Amino acid sequence: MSPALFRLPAETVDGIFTAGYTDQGLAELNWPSVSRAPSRPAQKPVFTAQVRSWHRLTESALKAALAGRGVRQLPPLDWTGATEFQKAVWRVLLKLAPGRTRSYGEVAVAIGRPRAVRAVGGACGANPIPVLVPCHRVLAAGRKMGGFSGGLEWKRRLLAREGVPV
DNA sequence: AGCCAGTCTCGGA
DNA sequence: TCCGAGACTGGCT
Repeated sequence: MSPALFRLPAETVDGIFTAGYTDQGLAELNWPSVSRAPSRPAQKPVFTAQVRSWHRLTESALKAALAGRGVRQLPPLDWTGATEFQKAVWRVLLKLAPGRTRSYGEVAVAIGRPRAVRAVGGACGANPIPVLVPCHRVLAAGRKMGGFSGGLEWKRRLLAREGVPV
């Protein structure tokens, strides 16, 4: 059994993201759904003080990131279940300041697997915490866009707000 | 075995 | 210069 996931909405100028927490920290961040599903909290779950405090960090970090600013503080991230390779990729991305980009190849070099370029793309696509783990700052060679699991419009928008010419 | 959010090379518009 | 095809890649399911 996977641990319980507590979901909380995070309202932003770009819509309502949904953050999911385990007892280890922030485990996932979901894009605002286009079809604003109202859907019913049959009974409102009770959140621990710890989850509420993590969620405050998530909300302010998200607000900053969406504005193209640096994130001051993140809640602990729960990467349970991810492979070492994926975590290595995501760790590299966390150190990338806003407005700075890397190519998939550069990320591959940074984790010591210079030829694992395609696998880096795969790891980015598997990123459960978009925006805060800035996979949008990874471009294809030649400063081309490459792909984005959240949709290329999001990638363009996020990069534009960080002042990256696209 | 097959699928990629890649990259490189080479050939033709 | 700008593509498309093909070869090659490494991690994941």
